[in-house]
Amino acid sequence: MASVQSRETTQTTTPRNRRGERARTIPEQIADHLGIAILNGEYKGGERISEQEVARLYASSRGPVREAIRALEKRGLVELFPRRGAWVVDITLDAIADIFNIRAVLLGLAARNVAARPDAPEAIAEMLSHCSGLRVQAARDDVDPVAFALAVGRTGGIMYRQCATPHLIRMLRDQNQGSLWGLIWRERPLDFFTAERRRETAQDWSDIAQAIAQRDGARAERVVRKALYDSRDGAMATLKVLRGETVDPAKFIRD
Amino acid sequence: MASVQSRETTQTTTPRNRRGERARTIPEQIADHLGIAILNGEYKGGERISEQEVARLYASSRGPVREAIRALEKRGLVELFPRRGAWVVDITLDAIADIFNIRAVLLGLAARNVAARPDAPEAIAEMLSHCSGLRVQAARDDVDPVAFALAVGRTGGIMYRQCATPHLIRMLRDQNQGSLWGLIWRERPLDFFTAERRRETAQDWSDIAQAIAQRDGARAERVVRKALYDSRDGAMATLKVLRGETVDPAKFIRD
DNA sequence: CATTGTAGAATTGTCGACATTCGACATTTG
DNA sequence: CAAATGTCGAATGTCGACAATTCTACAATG
Repeated sequence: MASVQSRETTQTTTPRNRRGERARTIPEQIADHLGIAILNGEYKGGERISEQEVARLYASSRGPVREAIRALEKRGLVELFPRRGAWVVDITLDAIADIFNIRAVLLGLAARNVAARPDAPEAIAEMLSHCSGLRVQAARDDVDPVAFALAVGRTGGIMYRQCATPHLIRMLRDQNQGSLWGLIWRERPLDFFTAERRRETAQDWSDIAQAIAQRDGARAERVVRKALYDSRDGAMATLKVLRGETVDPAKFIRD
Repeated sequence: MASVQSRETTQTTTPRNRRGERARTIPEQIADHLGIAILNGEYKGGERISEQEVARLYASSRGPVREAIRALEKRGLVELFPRRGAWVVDITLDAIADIFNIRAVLLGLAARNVAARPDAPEAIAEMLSHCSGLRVQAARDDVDPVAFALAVGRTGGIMYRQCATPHLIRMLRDQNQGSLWGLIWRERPLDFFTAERRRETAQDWSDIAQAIAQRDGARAERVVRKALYDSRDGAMATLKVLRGETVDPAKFIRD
């Protein structure tokens, strides 16, 4: 189990991590694998994570595991107490709703920043093309929700990578890979099950692209938020059925 | 130099880290000290940080230093490249403006969440009382900008600690201590130099508290953003004089 | 002259061992 | 009997050493 590429499997073809392209380090692999395990519920909320046990599990030592656990804390999946260890946070429906709300305001700010930049014509062109692709996908009735979610994510990525605010880009990118948001969005979509929702979302993103093209930052932000809030509500409805929990109505922010 | 409490200075009075209160670990101390050094410009942007050198400097070993450097990456002060090391990011005026903008949307979301919670009467009372204190301070003409900034920060803290979204609270708290925002706000205020700005800010926060008391989340968010944008512009004006740089006009988002 | 290839040096990644701390349980004391 | 104290086991924190990679300089070649 736990197929992390160990040290001694030194292949003749080196992993080709050329300048700039981040190599896939062992702590990263452990963090990803452990993170998905947490998100899959293999570790219950409140459970303690032992460094030694994880090290044994991945045939590694405690050093890389420590680093991986620190990374999971950064992603918000475990809580760390000095000299006491790491505990798995429990993923409530409220927390998931919060993630959507946070994503909404951050992505909204990114949209605003892109709209305020006069020097991003090729990004706008790329967005518009992606959005028409999105609409084409949405027009069909037999689209895989996972694939559609990925396409939507890519569209957002094209946008926020152009916002010229490194901090914000980093936050959004970190959220994408490995955190709660990443799982919700990529590995287990909770929305886009109906053709109507897919059409609606495709239309939203087209509106966003258009608003950016017209330099209307306020409108772009508004539509981004609306799109995310809609997805949040779709996800909440799904989860409510799946898990039978109730959600704090205060989380359902609008406009 | 670098007065980090080393391991061998085992005092007879143990640091009394009782249950829940986080102890001050050595990596944390190193990260804080190094972070402030970076923010003070003792490390130039683009400069490489050597683990061994830092370990020597703090009379520690490379393990804790590695952890400290990872923490600095989380705070956005260094950039990490696997197997290549850590580089200091350069702190441009654009980046500082970005931090204000990000803070504005996150704090705005927190305000909204507080306003949406019906069960926070004592927090609202505390906020209102703090805000009247703020107005009293602002009424005087000889207030220390640093003290005023701290008071404003406390008011915001009272608010967002009540927003009942752990992820958001964590993000805002982390930002407060040690990151770029923390320094800007606490150690080297860049706004609140004029009595007018202080009065304006005190009024803004009173408005925010009132909007929350009236459950008007949208208005609370609007005023939070306005307050932060005003501070951003004040800070930018100060920094433009101090450093003689220009700022990307696209950063000056409004409303 | 520019480019490529190759050593050597420096740095990061990993590992096992030891020191220290925390929590649980047993014991003692009022 | 309750509360405080002492002891013990297990986990985290720290350290030094080794392995692997990357960087730098320099030489060889077209």
